[in-house]
Amino acid sequence: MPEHSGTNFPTMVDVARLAGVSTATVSRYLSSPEAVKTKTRDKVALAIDSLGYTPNFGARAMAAKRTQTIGAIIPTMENAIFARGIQAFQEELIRHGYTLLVASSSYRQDIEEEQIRMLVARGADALLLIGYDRSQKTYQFLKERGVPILVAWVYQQDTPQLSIGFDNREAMAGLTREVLRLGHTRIGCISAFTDNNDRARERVVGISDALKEFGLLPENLTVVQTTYSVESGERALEQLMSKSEKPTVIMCGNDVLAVGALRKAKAMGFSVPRELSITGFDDIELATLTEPQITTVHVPHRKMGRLAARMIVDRLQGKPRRPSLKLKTDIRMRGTLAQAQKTPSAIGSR
Amino acid sequence: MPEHSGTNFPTMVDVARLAGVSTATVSRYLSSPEAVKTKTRDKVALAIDSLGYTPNFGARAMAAKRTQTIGAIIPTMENAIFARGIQAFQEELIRHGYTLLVASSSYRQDIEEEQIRMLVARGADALLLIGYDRSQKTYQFLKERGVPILVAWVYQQDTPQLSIGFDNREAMAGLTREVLRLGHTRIGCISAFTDNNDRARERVVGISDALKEFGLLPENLTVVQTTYSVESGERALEQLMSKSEKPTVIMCGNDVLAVGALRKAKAMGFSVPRELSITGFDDIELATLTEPQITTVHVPHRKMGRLAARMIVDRLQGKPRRPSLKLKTDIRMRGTLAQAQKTPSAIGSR
DNA sequence: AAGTGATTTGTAAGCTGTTACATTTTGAAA
DNA sequence: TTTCAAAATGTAACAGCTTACAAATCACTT
Repeated sequence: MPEHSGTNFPTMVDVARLAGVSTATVSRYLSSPEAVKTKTRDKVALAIDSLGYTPNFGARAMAAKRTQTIGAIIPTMENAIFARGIQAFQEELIRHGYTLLVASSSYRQDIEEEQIRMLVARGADALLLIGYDRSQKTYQFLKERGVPILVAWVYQQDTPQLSIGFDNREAMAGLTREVLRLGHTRIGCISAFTDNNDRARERVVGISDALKEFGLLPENLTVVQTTYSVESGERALEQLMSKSEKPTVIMCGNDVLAVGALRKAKAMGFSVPRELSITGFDDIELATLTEPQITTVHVPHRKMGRLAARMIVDRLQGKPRRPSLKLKTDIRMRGTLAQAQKTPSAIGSR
Repeated sequence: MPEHSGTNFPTMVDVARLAGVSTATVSRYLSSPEAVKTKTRDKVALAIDSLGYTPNFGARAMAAKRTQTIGAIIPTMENAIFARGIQAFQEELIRHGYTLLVASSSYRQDIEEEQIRMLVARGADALLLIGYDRSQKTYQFLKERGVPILVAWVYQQDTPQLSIGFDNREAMAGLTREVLRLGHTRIGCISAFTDNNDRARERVVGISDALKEFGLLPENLTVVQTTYSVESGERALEQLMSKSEKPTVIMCGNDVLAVGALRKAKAMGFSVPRELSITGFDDIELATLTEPQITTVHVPHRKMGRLAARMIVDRLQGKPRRPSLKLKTDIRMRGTLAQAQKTPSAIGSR
């Protein structure tokens, strides 16, 4: 014999009736049990249990105006660096009683914007976004709705947004200095597309910075932009190495591209690092699985995810606002970077 | 001068008032614009735009009793095979006007159950789950709530659940046959933990199947269970190869373990595949990036994700129910599998 | 101009929680 | 026993949307 109200599933009213209390008490039991007397608590618990009641999320969101939900939009799930950071982010959020909603934008600004609206409409209490690059309109929208955001994977001074990440430009400049110290003067760079991707852009700029410091000219750097994949890295390398003026080092915007470059370089018969050096960025697992292992910039992705979660939770709980956080990166010298080869062509470039 | 109703953000009432229509019309405009006259449509569009209105998801879900949302729970985002399949799943869902909510269970049944409840409470119209292994209670819950599920990454006949995937057991048996044909008789297996993981379990059983076919005894197979990571693969290999009776082939439950095994084998001075063969499973990109490349079973992850989305959408749109789908896998013969070496110890095993 | 069925729009009743405020209960002190 | 503040509970308004059904409008016919 059915005892629900007209509809499908038990609601709070059913629970309240069965427990012999008001819905307010049930609600209290759910959100702050300590405010309910032990005896009542037991009655309610029993009723919930025997009815198999689950609170309706939509109704709750509507009434309470918060959802204990954090949204995150990453460019893609297929990139290990985001996957890893987000996984850590989620684990930490769960620990604090929050739930994560993940969406991906395929590196497209229009899709990202759509996803932002979607997550806000779903009542996300705050949002984690990757990088600064997005329209003023979007920032405006977020501000109007009063949804706090945390920008991750990047750190720049003097931005209005709270952020956690690292200085892509400085990190890449650091790596480039090492490269230049080893005598390289002609650098090929394989970068991800730089539109709407400040991380990629900053990294390229970082190379230029170091170049300038060493008194080298922009002509010493050739940049190829491409999509994010091993195959793209291969194609880009081929392109760079089929010019008459071959670079002696290929600096890649990330490890995946570096893996592609390395593979193609070997296939084309270049000895790495003797004839050609290669560098990556991110230090994903993959970088230590190649032969030789890839020299790269290490980024603490899991740590970033974990801290990002803490920052957001603190913010939502009204704790004193922490400032943006800059994480340290460091250079992992491995097998793909060596002294520049003194080839005739290298000398000829003077 | 504020023109909203008392509260924060513009609601449908505000839009209706500004456009000079009823809320019902606004609602219609939102969900089936073709049911609204062009002239009205324009008025509403204008009002929405000038107010910056976004529908409140919670209210909508509550009133409509559906959300155009699909939930998915995967063991972890850090595993490339899930990341890839889920990415494709999402892309296809978006194409059909659905949104994906992803959660991860860290391979733990209790967490998965919690996430299922969470997604159902959030009004997921359907769920994508990985593998069959979960409590009867959970299945019962899903059934009571009337939430359709699709089980992915596995295919077994005669299960009540709709599923899409491949036959892990048969696929692994196929690979094992190749191994046995090459004269291997002592097999080491590095498997993921098999509790609550039918994929892992089935793969091990597949090896046994083939062994039997070839008239070999269970003693010819040594299984080590471990977690999912390169390092685990390394440790497991060390363990297997430090016995007096060394296997001549290591069959791994997935490519990540195989990569670890390969790396350790090389580090321990074994020549792969001359002295020791290694196989993987999944055919992730990584498998072709090692030296030598890993012989493995190819699984069409993206295709599986795409088709999964179609199956779910069809189901929700009341199209005739498709049967479960079994996808083909195929063996990728690459560099880590070769003829068994005729060592004295191998002979001694007779 | 009236009649008719199809199209378009409006009315209003839900849907399920939360919470401000009011009321009752409790228990220690007087 | 009475008193009274604190603790526990109840009442009822409200959140923002969808949709069944009713009402109005439209486009033709006759």
